[in-house]
Amino acid sequence: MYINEGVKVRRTASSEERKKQLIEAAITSISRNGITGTTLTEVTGIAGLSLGLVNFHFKTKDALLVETLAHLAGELRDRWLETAGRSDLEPHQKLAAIISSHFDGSISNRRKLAVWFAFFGETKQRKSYRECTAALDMERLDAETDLCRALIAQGGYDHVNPQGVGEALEALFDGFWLNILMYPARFSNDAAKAQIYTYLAGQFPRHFTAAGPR
Amino acid sequence: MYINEGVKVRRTASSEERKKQLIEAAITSISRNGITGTTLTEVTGIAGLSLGLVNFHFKTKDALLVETLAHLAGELRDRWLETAGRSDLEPHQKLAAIISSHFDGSISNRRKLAVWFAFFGETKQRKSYRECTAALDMERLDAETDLCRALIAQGGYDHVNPQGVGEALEALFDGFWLNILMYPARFSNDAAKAQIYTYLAGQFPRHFTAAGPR
Amino acid sequence: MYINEGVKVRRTASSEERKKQLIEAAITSISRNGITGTTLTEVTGIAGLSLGLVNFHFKTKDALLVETLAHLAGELRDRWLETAGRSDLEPHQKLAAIISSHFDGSISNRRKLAVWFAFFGETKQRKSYRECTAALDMERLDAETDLCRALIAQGGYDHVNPQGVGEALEALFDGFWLNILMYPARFSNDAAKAQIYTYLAGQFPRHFTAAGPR
Amino acid sequence: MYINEGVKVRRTASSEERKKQLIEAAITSISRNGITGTTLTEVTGIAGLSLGLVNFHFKTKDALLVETLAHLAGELRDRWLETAGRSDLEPHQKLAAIISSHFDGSISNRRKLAVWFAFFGETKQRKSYRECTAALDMERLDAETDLCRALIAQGGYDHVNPQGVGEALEALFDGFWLNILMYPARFSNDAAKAQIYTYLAGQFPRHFTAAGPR
DNA sequence: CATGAATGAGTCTTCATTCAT
DNA sequence: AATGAATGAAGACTCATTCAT
Repeated sequence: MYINEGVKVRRTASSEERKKQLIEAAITSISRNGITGTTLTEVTGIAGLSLGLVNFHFKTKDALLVETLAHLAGELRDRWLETAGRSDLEPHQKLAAIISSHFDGSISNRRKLAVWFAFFGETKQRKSYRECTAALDMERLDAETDLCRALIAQGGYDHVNPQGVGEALEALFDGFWLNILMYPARFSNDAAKAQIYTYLAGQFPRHFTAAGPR
Repeated sequence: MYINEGVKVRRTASSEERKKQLIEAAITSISRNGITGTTLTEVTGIAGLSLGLVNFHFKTKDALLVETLAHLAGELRDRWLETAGRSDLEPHQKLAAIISSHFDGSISNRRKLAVWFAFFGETKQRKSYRECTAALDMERLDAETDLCRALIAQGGYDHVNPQGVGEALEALFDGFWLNILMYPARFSNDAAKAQIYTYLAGQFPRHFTAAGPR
Repeated sequence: MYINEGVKVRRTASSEERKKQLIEAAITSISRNGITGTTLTEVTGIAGLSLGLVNFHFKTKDALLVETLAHLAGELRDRWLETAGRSDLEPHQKLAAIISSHFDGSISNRRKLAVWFAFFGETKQRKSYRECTAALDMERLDAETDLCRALIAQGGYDHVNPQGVGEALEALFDGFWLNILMYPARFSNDAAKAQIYTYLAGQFPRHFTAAGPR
Repeated sequence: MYINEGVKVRRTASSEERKKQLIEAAITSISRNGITGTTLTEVTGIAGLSLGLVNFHFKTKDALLVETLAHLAGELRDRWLETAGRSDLEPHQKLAAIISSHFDGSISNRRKLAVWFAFFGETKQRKSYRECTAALDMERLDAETDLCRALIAQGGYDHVNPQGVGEALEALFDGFWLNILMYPARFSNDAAKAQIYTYLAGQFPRHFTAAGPR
C-alpha cells in the first residue's frame, strides 16, 4: 500500500483500474500539451505511477491514445443512447436528448474537447480515429436521420431532407465544439444548444421552438 | 541554373519565392503526415530543396508552421472579402459569397483542411493559431452578424437573433469542414452549401431558399 | 550483469555512480578535444554508455560541463583544506601545503589542467565558472592573505603587503599551470614549486628558503 | 563607394585592409562569445562585410582564427621589443620594459585577454597556437633569462637562478592576465606590475624596488 | 506486477563552406 | 572582388520502448 493524493491504493491494482487511471491522465495531458506534447513520462507523472507501467498495460503509446479516444467516444455514446434509447419518448424528444448530450458539461468541456480535436488534427491518428469511432459517428448520424424521418412521417414537412438535417446536426455539433474550444469567451454550451434548436425550429416548426422541443 | 523536376530553377531565388515554395511543401506534408509527422527533412524533400534552407528563410520550424497557417488564413480572407467587399451587392448576396468561399474547391479540399485541423488540434499550436487568426475569425463573424442585421432591417424577421445566426454559420463552416475531412464519402462541399442555405432559408425565407440566395 | 571492458557492470547503477563515470569521461574528452570538440557521443563513448544517458542524468550538456568543473574545483579545495585546515601546523607550513596541493600530480596534470583552461577560455562558460568557483577562489585567496598576515604578525616583515602576496601566489599558481599545460618540456610541477618558494623566500626569509618552508 | 560608420570605404579595398578589418571583428566576437560562439556570420556582421568575404580572404575559419592570434602575438612582441631592443638601456630597464608591455592597457584589456585564453582553452587550437606562438614565447623567455644573467653578471646575486626567474616572470604574466580577466574587480594591471616588481626586488634588490627599476 | 535506469533512432538546429550571380 | 542564398554534415536533445532488478 502507498498513499496517492491522500488515498490508500493497493500497490497491485487490477488491470482495469490502472488503465482507467492512465487514460484519465492521458486526457489531462493531451488537453494541456496536445498529442505531441504528451509523453509517457508526463502521463505517468500525472497518474502518480511509474513510467514502465504504460508499456505494461498498453502495448504502445499509440494503443493508449486509441483507448483514450475510445473512452471518450464510448462515454458520448452511452450518454445519448441512455435517453434516445428509451421507448417511452417521442422522436423529437430523442433528438433533443442527442443535442443535450453533446453540450452537457461532463462531455463538452475544454479538457475533453481538446482531446477530440487533437485526434482530428493528426492525420496519422485520424486513421486510428476512424477505425475507432467511424462506426459510432455513423450510428449516431443514422439515428438522427431516422428520427427526422419519423418526424416527417408525422406529416407537414414535405420539403425536408432528413439526411441533410442529420448531416447539418453533426456539423453543428462539431462546429460548436470547436468554437467553444477556441473561443470560450464567445461560444458556450447553452448558446450552442439554443442555435441548434433555432435551426430545428426552422425545419420542424411543429416539433421545435427556438427554446427546445415542444 | 540547374534542373529540378524538369524545371529550370535559379539557384538563388528571391526570399519570397522560396518561402512560398516551402509553405506549399509544408501544406502537403502536414496534410499527409500531420504536424508531428512533418519533419523539416520531409518538407525540404517535397520542395526539392536542402534541409538547411528552412532555418535560413524561417528562423524555426514553428515559424514555418505559423506562416503556413497565416497563408491559409489570408487566402480564405482574401477570397470572401473579394466578393463580400463589393458595394454593388445586396447583403444576402454577400452572405452567400462568404458561404461559397468556404466551400470552394480551392479552399475546402482535404489537403488544406487537414492543415487547419492540425492547428486546431495541437494545444501548443492553438496559441499561435489564435494569435494568428483570432482577429480574422472575429472579423468574419462580425461581418456575418452585420449582414444578418442588414437583412433584419429590411423587415419581416422579428424573432431572428443576428449574432446567433453568425455563430451558427461559423459552426456550420467548421463542422462541415471537419466532416468533409473525416468522411469525404458522405460529406461534400456542395451538400454543405445546400444544408447551410437550407438553414438560412429557415431564418430568412424572403432572402434565401434551400437552393441559395433569391 | 553484462561485461564492459572486462568489468562486470550493473545495468542499473546508482545515479551518483553513473554521474561520476560520466564526469570522468568528460574530463578525458575535454582534455583531448576541448570543450567544443567534446560531444555527448564522445563522452558516452569513452564511458562505454549510451548517448541518451547524459541527458538523463544531467539535464543538458552544459550541466555536465558545470558539474565537471565543480568536481575539479571541489577536489582542489578538499586537497588544500585537508592540510591547511589542521590546527597543529604553523602558518608557513599551511602556506606550503596550499602550494604543494596545487602542484601535486593528482591535481596538476595535463589531463585536468586542460579542463580548467577550457573553462577559462570560453566566455560563455566563464559565467558558469565564476558562479561555480569564484567563491572557492576567493576563499583560498583570503586564506593565503590571512596566513601572510600571521607571518607578518610574528615580526620582522614591515614592508610586506599580505594581500599582494596572496594575489601573486594565485597568479603564480595559474601561470605555472598554464605553462605546464602548454610547454610541458620546459615547465614542471617541481620547478614551479621551487620558483614559488624562491619568491616566498624573498618575502618571508625567516620562514622560507628556496627549498621550501623552514 | 559606400558608407560604413560614417566613413567612405572603397568597395574594393586592398586585401590587407579587409583582412585587418576581419581580424578586429574576430577579436571582438571572440571576446564576446568565445571561439565556439564566434560564427563567420557574426564576424562579418561586426565588420559590416558580407559573409562570403571570410572564405575569400582566409581560406578557412581556422585560418582566420590563427591569424587573429598571430596578430595579437605579433602586437605583443612588437611592443616589448620596441623598448627591450634599444641598445641604450640597461638590462634591468629592459626587463622593466617587458613587464610594462604586458600590462599596458592596449595589450592587457579584457577584450584581448579573452582571446588569448580562448586559444589556451581549446585543445584543438592549442596546436595551432603552439605552432604560431611557441617560438615567440620562447624568444621572450630566453630574452628574460639573458637579461637576468646580465644582472647576475653585474655581481651580488650568487644564488639567483636566471632561468627560474624567467619562468616565474612568464608565469606571473599569464597568471595575472588570467585573474584580471576573471576577477577585474580584484586584479588590475597596476597591481600586477607592483607585485612583479616586488618579486624582482626580492631577487635583484640592487636593481629593483617594489616601485620598479632603480 | 512494478520500477526506473538504459538504449538509440529520429529531429531540430547550427554553421562552415561553396558558388552562381 | 563581392554578395548572400544554398548545401549538408554534425551535434544536442527527446522520448518510446526495453529490461534487469
